[in-house]
Amino acid sequence: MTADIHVAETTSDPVHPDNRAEAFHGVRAARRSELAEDYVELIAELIHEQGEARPVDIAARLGVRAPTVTKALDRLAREGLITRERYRSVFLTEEGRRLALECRRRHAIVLRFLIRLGLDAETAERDAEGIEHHVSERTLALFAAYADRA
Amino acid sequence: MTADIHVAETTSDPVHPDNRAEAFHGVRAARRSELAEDYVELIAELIHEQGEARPVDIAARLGVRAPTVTKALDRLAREGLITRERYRSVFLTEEGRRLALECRRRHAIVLRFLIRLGLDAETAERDAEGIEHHVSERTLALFAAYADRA
DNA sequence: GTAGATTGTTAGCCTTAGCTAACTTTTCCT
DNA sequence: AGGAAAAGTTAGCTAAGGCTAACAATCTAC
Repeated sequence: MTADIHVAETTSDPVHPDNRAEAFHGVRAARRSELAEDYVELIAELIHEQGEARPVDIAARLGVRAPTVTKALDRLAREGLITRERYRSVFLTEEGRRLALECRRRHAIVLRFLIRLGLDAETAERDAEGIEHHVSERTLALFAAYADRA
Repeated sequence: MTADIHVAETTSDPVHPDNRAEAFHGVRAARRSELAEDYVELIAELIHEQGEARPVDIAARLGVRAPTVTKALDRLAREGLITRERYRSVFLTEEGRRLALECRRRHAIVLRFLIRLGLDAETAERDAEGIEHHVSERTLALFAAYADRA
């Protein structure tokens, strides 16, 4: 990266050739992990609130059907984020717990920031849900700083 | 954080039943249209910069392979956002143009906002790419206001 | 004007994420 | 304890978004 900045913008060049592609690559990567993050964060929340995370509750909160959850949980287990036994509720692995915490932190910062900025709570919640997966650590720091210094 | 502490912990309620589900629903909807928006925005850009939008350039900028672009363009055409003839470059429909403009506007606002907040240009570009699809009109207005009043 | 390079498409594969229908297991209630 | 309800799983469908390999069309340069 940084390489192609001064690559002769002569005329009808491919302009910034992979500069941009890189950004999209990053966004696509983020998109892939979003769902996993949503699940892990929600599972942590359910465990905290109700003592356990049952697929039926996950489905209800996410607004999807049970089989969708089963499949997603299989994937999370494969990826080492959760452990589970058939017909039982779900637990986070060490790594899952770590990820959940990180997500929760990001979510909280974005939410607090949006509210500080003047957004109503409900819209802030909805937007935070979407935004939290796409803010870099650097941006997050600025958000936190803004919210704190208000 | 702080939120679920005093939220009517009556007993074993389904707690906030679809309140949350709604947010996820919105996010999933946004996720579905993201790719289409990326394409349309990019196509408009290419047409503006180079006079035409060729699949090969789209692929390069997005960092994907040619057949991926062909398929995506088929979908966009089906959805009425672009028109195309085989082996020719791509044009936006009226609706496509409208969408592209809206995306461009959102992108610009988010980008300007992030930079005003103190983010470096490169990170701002990357983050804006991800964030722009998830900000409500209301948040956008606040972003714009902040950037303007600086 | 034709040969080779470039560009575009098709076919076919994989994975993810959603769904319904049908089945199994667990839980709950009498 | 036994049967109905609830929860979970499996099978099998759809569609999107990636890919490679192979083929077709277009463009370019001689």
